Amino acid sequence: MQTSEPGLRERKRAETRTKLETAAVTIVLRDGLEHATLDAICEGADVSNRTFFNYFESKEDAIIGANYAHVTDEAITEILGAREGQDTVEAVIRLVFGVLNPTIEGSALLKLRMKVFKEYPHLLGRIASQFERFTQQLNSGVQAILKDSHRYANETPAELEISADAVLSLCVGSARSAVKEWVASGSTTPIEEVIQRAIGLVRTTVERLK
Amino acid sequence: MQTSEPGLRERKRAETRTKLETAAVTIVLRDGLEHATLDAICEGADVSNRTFFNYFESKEDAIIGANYAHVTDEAITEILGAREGQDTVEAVIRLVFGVLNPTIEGSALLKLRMKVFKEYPHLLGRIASQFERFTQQLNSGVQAILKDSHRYANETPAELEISADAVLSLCVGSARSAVKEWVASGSTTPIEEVIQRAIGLVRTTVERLK
DNA sequence: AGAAAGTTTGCAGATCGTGCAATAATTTAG
DNA sequence: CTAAATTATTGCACGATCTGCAAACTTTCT
Repeated sequence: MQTSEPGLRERKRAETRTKLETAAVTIVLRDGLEHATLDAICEGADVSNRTFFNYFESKEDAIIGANYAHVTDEAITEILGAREGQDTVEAVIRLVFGVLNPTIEGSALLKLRMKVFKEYPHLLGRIASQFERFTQQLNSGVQAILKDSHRYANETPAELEISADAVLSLCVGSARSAVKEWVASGSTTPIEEVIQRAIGLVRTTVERLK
Repeated sequence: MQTSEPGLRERKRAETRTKLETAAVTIVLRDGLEHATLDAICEGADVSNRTFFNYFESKEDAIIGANYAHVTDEAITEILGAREGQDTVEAVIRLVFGVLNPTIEGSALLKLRMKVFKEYPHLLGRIASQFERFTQQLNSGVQAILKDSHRYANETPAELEISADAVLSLCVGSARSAVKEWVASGSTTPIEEVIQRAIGLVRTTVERLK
């Protein structure tokens, strides 16, 4: 029946999650990545070691704020549904940012996390590899987008999957670059500008390689 | 003084490496990926647990046959030097396969390893994330290639790095797709065809997104 | 209030990976 | 050929991540 009440249980859960992410990021910034052990994070969040894994699949997930719960089939369907006026490139980029957003936008955590990315750039790469977990879902989404284009009309299902893969890797790479730039410049501009930058990157790449 | 003699020491080293890779792949195929523990692999190769890490940085490296020793600045320079007549796309793809080749070509191991990839497709994804380790070197290589094109002539160094990143991710993604296809079809055709397929993939992607 | 459902926690244990120092094998020099 | 130098192997101790399980606890529902 989908009430609007969050309920005590859910509120506590969200709070614990935030406490864990905050502790993780804080410790990384204060003591360095190598000192951000599981024990340290859990102690900082005042939560048992075991509980941590009720919230995250790995230590790194807490640091980079990976939130797979947000990437549902419904969420993807919604993004796919709201693309009147978008061409292929824009639609795919917005799909990609649909996965990325929970990590790069948010509360006070955002600024801290961006400092972490600035200090440990390889973690940005880890975000990209998060996409491997949703490869199948994202690929399907891209396929749906490509089907709107007459240029992909004659492809077999197998070809379409491959094509979607290629398009997706270009867009994920460009998105990562755009986010990297954004982080380097202090992550002050609104996210929409990052999205536009990513779209622009894809376009110039396509333009120049042609 | 660069003699052609391999020497007993080097021969033994190569042999041990092969034994480890063979054991890893064999056990995965025989018992399943989850049973291919470090202990099992080392026992299969008749080598101490500790010695394993004189050869590989991680367990997975042995399974997928990651060989970073082959990716040297000299090797990259050589690839970059031998590209008369190649356009941007072909040059970058060949650069990418320069990193990939040690994993997908080789001895009797190849067939076994391809069976592994067929059975555990996510490991193919892990290959792609190998590229993160060489991001800097590969990015520089791609920059060198892009500089040959007048279309990238007016970019600042920072822009060039970003552009190289975008091109690289498209090419890595296409290469992975081509290899995936190749694995799925039994990996019988020569590698040069896989390379051509990857080049073709990049070209049609660029063509269609324009 | 009491039953049902979900959450936290401790504990035991598998597994990966590293540093160190001793031992053994190979290569090199005298 | 022998002794010294270089390099490889090994065992051991250790820290760290992550999982399964069952008991205790909290929130929710009736």
